[in-house]
Amino acid sequence: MKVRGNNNHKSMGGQVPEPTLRRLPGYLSYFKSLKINGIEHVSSSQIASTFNMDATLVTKDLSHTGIKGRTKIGYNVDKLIETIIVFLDFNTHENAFLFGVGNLGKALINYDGLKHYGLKIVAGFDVDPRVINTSVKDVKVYGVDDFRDLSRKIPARIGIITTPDGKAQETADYMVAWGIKAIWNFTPQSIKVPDNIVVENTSIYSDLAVILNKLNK
Amino acid sequence: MKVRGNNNHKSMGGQVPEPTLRRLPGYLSYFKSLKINGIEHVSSSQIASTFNMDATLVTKDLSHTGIKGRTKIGYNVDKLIETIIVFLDFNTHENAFLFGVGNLGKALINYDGLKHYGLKIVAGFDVDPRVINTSVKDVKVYGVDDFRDLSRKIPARIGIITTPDGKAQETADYMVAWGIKAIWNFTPQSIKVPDNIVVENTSIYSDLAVILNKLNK
DNA sequence: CAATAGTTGTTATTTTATTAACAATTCTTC
DNA sequence: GAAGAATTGTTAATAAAATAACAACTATTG
Repeated sequence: MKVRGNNNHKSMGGQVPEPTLRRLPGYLSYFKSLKINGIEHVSSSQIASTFNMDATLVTKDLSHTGIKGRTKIGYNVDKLIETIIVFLDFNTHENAFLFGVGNLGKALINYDGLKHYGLKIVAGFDVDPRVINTSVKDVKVYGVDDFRDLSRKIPARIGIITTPDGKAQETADYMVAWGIKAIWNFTPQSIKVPDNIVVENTSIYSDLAVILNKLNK
Repeated sequence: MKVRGNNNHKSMGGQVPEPTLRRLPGYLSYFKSLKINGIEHVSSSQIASTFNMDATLVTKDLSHTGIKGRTKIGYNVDKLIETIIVFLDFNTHENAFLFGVGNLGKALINYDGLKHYGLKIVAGFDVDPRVINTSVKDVKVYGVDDFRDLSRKIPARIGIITTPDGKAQETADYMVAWGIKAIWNFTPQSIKVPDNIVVENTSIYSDLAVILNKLNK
């Protein structure tokens, strides 16, 4: 007999597959649009057809979050939204520092979305005197040296790297020394950090490679 | 006996696994930095340690591009760079239209990198009269209606969606009607298009979900 | 010039992710 | 209220990707 246990907390053993984690935000966006349109229930086959995937996979993905559907009815949209938001920690406000306030950095700061997805960029850092002491939206930009004081006022566990290529490793080293626990690296450069630091590389070049490959096939 | 054949063209049967495609741009960036530092050869184990992965996987990834290494020496850095660029079609200039000239759209247009990775954004489109007829860098922004004339002057196969959420499907429909063959969707919304159209979704929320999950584990 | 160690590249194994099959449930219709 | 159809959710099978094992090769060293 298998123990199901309560699955309100993902701290329990059961690892969630990364592909599942990656799909959940897409589902969430879809469920929100359903809610706006006044739709109260949705079935796995509907979801699957929207995302061009297998219905069983949807079912499995959703089961990881602990949500229960009803036979012949499907899943409750409100419940889906609430459950996924909590499951992905999108209801928390995790502070983040952003290093490299160029075009991409500014775009991320201006990107309202992040706020509703658990991330709050609380300060920007740069080496360019022309951007230091300016503000992007309500986010102030500091020089690197101001970090010590700032980190005492506003603790942050996440660091975002949007510097030009070539400065990524240097920036990552700073961040780790500062006490940053997770690094979100938007440069194509690979960075080396201690094992206990979480690193996520977001490379639009990877996406581009996939597009060009499919297009020219 | 297995026929190896020449593998100068990926048009031949052998599908390249998507994970491999996604890793290649990262390798490329690393190889470029090696070249700058005057390093002429690199081994799969060095590469693997840089990216925190298994050396065999590196070897396999590189073998897909047709490059040959030398026992006890490794791979020639110049050759690696050249081969991967050609393999990923980063040496071509694929034209792209960008729809939704907001913060993210502007950042992408300003992002010099893309030009060196095979993609050239040739025009922006928007519905906001305040941005129509302006320029971002050397890229002009048009209203949607101007498309017909423009597409005759500058053909493009790739369409980039950086509109606000909720406009993604509508925009995708336009693009397909216009003759766009591949859509790069930066909104979290899923879009439905005919089977012959390539769609790549770039969702930073997926990356965020992975980061938060690892951080809170 | 033989032995050694570092290295590629292939084949086999294991792990992970996806798809298929099916049993259980329950709303709806006749 | 019985029959049928739609749906969940689990278990089994398949497919894909990553890792391990190993054979072949070649610079370097003694």
